Amino acid sequence: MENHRSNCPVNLMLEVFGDKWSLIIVRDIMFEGKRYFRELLNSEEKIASNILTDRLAMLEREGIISKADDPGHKQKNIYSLTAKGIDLLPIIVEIGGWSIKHKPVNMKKHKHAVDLVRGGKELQNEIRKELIKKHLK
Amino acid sequence: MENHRSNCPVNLMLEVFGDKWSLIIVRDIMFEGKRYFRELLNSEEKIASNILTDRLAMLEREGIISKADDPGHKQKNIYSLTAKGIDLLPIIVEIGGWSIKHKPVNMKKHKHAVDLVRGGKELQNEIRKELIKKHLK
DNA sequence: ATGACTAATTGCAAAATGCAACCACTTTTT
DNA sequence: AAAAAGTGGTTGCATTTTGCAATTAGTCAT
Repeated sequence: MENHRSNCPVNLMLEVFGDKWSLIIVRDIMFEGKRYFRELLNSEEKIASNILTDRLAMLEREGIISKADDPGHKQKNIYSLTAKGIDLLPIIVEIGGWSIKHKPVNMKKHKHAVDLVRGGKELQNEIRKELIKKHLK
Repeated sequence: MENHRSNCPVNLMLEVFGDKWSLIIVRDIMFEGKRYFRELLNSEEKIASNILTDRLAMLEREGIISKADDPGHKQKNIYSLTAKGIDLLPIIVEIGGWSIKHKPVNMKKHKHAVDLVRGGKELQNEIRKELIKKHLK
């Protein structure tokens, strides 16, 4: 049995994503199509490589992502979302909606986010299906 | 102009809530009806008083909560959610849904969370109205 | 075989967090 | 009126996390 601060839903989520980077990584895999360490390292927010290493291991441990060898490149790892990771989509969409309403979001640069928030549950379900196709199997 | 890591919606939200405590405080104000420093200090997760002081100031600076003198008690401050704070409700509900599905949530102790997730947009709107009544004006 | 690319690792400084004690003031109790 | 309990904090110090730059061992294309 693991040791939790509490078994409140909000707290349990925070124990995994209560930092400045973990959800950024999920965002990049989910919306930017990034699948490799080097790609993730080049996030807009410039994550450091040691933090990226640490968070990828944590997210794998938590069952949010999975890691596999790239077939064509022995040293390359390819990262995928698990079902648990894909289920973060509605949370991220709500976060997007809140930020667009209350924060200085760059609407041109992040038009896809605006579209996703405005697209409602239908668009969200399409994205979800595509993620399942790409990441699960 | 403030200095942001990026103007991505996910990042802007994380710059405020990317820690283990800020959303816990909002949760307690929103769902536990806590309005005073001492009440918030007694969270299930046992936040330290210096962290609470720091986060309350930050949340006020960010316009998520507001602080006012208690009429009947000269030394007491009463904390309220702003509209921006109340707008976090859908995010927290989605977080609740995710945790209930994927994490060892204590369903008995947090039955209200389960109800809220299952209650859909209708119940969520009722709660929203009550929050507006209690916190704004 | 060399030069670029891969996923990290290391070492060190800075910042955030955790913990316990303390504080000045206000309200309640006796 | 004095004592006790409650208020929103502050302070000091140890631990943990993060940020940054340099480095590394293995792999790949030429």
